[in-house]
Parts: sequence; C-alpha cells; structure tokens
Amino acid sequence: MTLSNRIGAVVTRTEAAAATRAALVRAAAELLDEGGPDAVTLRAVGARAGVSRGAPYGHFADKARLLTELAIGAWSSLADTVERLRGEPDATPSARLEKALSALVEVGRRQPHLYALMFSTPADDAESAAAAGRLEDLFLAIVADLVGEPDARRYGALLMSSAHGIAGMEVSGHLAKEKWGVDGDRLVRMLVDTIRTGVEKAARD
Amino acid sequence: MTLSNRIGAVVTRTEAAAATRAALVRAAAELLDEGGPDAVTLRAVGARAGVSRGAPYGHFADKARLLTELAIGAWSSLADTVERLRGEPDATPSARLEKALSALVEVGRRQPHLYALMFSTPADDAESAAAAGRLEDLFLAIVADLVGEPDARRYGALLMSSAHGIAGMEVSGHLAKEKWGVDGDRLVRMLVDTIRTGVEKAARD
DNA sequence: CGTTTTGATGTGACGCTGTCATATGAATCA
DNA sequence: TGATTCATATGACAGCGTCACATCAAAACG
Repeated sequence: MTLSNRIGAVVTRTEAAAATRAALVRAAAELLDEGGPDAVTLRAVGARAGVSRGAPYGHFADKARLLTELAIGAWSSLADTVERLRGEPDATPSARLEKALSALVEVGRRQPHLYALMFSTPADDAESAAAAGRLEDLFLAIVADLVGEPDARRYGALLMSSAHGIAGMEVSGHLAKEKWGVDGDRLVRMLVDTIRTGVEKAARD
Repeated sequence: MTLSNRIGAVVTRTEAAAATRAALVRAAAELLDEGGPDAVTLRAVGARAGVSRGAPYGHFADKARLLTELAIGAWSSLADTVERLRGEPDATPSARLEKALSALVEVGRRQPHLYALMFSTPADDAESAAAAGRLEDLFLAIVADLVGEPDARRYGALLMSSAHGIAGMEVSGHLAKEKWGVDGDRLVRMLVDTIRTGVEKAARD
C-alpha cells in the first residue's frame, strides 16, 4: 500500500514515480555541469538517481527528450530571473536591460554546457519553444521601455543576439582578455550604452 | 615502385598517403554538412574516403583531432574571404565591415554544423587558435579603419561577438522572422549603422 | 639486384553507448 | 481476495571509438 523511496519517506506509488523522474532530471543536470555532454549517459544518470539504466525510458521517450527537458528548465529559470526585474520599477530601463542581458551571459559563464544545450535543442519542440518564447517576451517588454514600441522588436532581436554572442564567445574561450582587452560584462555595458545613445539621438532629430 | 590511387593516377607512396589524408578530411566535411555531427563516424568517413575504419588513425591521433582540422579549415577559409575585402579600397570602412560580419553569418547559414564546430573545438589547440586568431586580426584591422585605433579592440570584440550571436540565433532557429520581424542580414546592417553613428557622434563632441 | 626496413592500411577484439523486448513485482482497484 | 496496471530491472543487440596486431608493398640500402 505504501512505498518508501530513497530517502525513506513514505509516499504513494505515483508520488514515488514523480520523485524518480525529478531525480533523473537532477542527476542529468549535475552530470552535465560536472563533466559536459559526454558525461551524460543514461547509465550514469540512472546510477546517480539510484535506478537502473532502463528506468529513464519509463519517463522520457529517449535521451534527447531528457536533454530537452534540461533545456526547458534552463529557459524557464532564466525567464523567472528576468521576470523578477519587473519588480524593480525604480531602476532605469537601461539598467533593467543591462541586468537582463547579463543574466543570459551569466548562465553561459556558470553553466556553459547547459547554455550550449539551450541553443542546440531542436527548435521544433513545442514546449521548448514556449519556454524560450516566454523569456523573449519578457525581454521584449524591457526593450520596449527603452526604445519605444515600434522599434522594440528589431532592437530586441539585435540585443538578444548580441548578448547571446557575447556569452558564446566567452563559453568557447574566444573572448580572451589579452586579445580584446575587455570581458563579457564590459561588452554588455557597451552594447546597452550604444543602443541608448543611439535612441536618444534619434529622439532629438 | 609506383602505386595507383583511387582515381587511377600513378603516384608515389607519400603522395598517396597525403591524398588519403585529404580524402578523409573531405569525407568528414561532407558527412558533417549532410547529416550533422552524429553522421560523422570514423567508419562512415573511412568508407566515403575508400579506406577502412582504422585508416584515419594513421593520419589523426583520434576523432577529435580530425574534427579540429575541419574547424581549422573553416577558420582559414573565412579568414581568406575577409582578407580579400582588403583588396577593395574603394569601399567605405563601414561597407567592408558589414561584408566581413556578413561573411561570418553566411558560414552559419550555409554550413550550420561546421559553424557550430568552429566554436566548440577546444580553444587550447594551438593550430586552431592560430587560425581563429588570423581572422580576428584581419577583422580588427577593418574595425580600426572605422572607429580608430584606440577603440578598435573593444569595438572589435563587441562587433565580432554580436555577429557571432546573430549567426548563432539563426543557426539554432531562435531568430524567427514572425517573432522579431527581422533577419540576420538586417541585424548586421543595424549593428554596423549603430556603431558608425555612435562613433560619428563621439567625434563631434 | 636481392634484402631489409618502414609505414600505411586492413582486421579482430574490447568496452561503452542508446535502445528495445521481456520479466518481475508491488501498488492499485474490482 | 484476485486481477490489473505500471514503474522498474535485466538480457540482448547493433553501432561506436579505440587499440593491438597482421599484412603487404614502397622505399632504402648493401
């Protein structure tokens, strides 16, 4: 009637299955962070979650789907971070924008393998696209506060792409400070300043 | 004394080995373009090059080294393209800059898997870093023509990162036109214009 | 010229991987 | 209680990268 899971708590059957599923996702995330994509094998994921190598197939169609869920979690978490910026109405639009862009770069810096996964997961997956879309919409709203509505989409695309590139250059080690004399944070500030002054200039004309 | 290779030409032994090596690289590049990274197996590479699965080990330490050579070739080829822009002195600095950035984006568009490989190859490889460094230096010279020497490095980093991000967003399918209303080419033009007007403004002050 | 050396290539074998078919066994339900 | 359902465990399979070893012809040498 009851069942004790790996930490000894008494739970129902479906609760135990949900806990196993969560443990599998967590194990995969940890393995990805610690050893990169090659370290994420279903056998290793199962072992860390305390189940067998075949158990993941009871929760995910295949390995790719498990990885997609990692990416979805990363997009959602980042969206939560950006959404929290809306609760700081005292900050200027450009300050909020800089924080949002920095949050993206920070994911790349802290979890480079997860960051790469976010942009390599198949874009045709509906759930993944929705999670990424939520971040993009939140981001778009912040950009609109700075540049105004008619131009928000194109500037949003430019800003998001540029921040993604800054993160990518950092992740791949192509942003060596001795070569360019700057780091990613500095580039984000330059980016926001450049757009801001450009918009102010356009407003004067 | 002599040896006929796979296309029937009579060649010496070392020539044949060099041809095999080139055939392996070409086969790997084709398989990458056609089927993505998963399609690049040493068995498939060997088969397409007309040799056995073990033959690559006579020319490359391991599979990773073969892939690194693909990346090196991509960096070199892109550097050649950018170098050719120097032969157009009639073009304005901003026009040359736009062409250079577009060349990067175009690689991502035409050969997305190869593009991903360029930025995922280990940055600690000396030969690969040198090939990427040549492109960066050529690019830096073009940027210096536009923004002047003291600021060339930081603006170069920003421009290269942004272009990389535009390419990355396109490759991963995150630059949907219905969402942002623009494509990568448009973003490259916006990027160059923004920097150019920013520099002109700074010059007036 | 005959002999030896060298080096590219072919092949068998190993452990590892993702995946499927099947068995097990306990929670759930009639 | 008996039947069912469903998460999990396990055996098996093909494909993978890689290594050890065998082969065999070109090259070097006396």
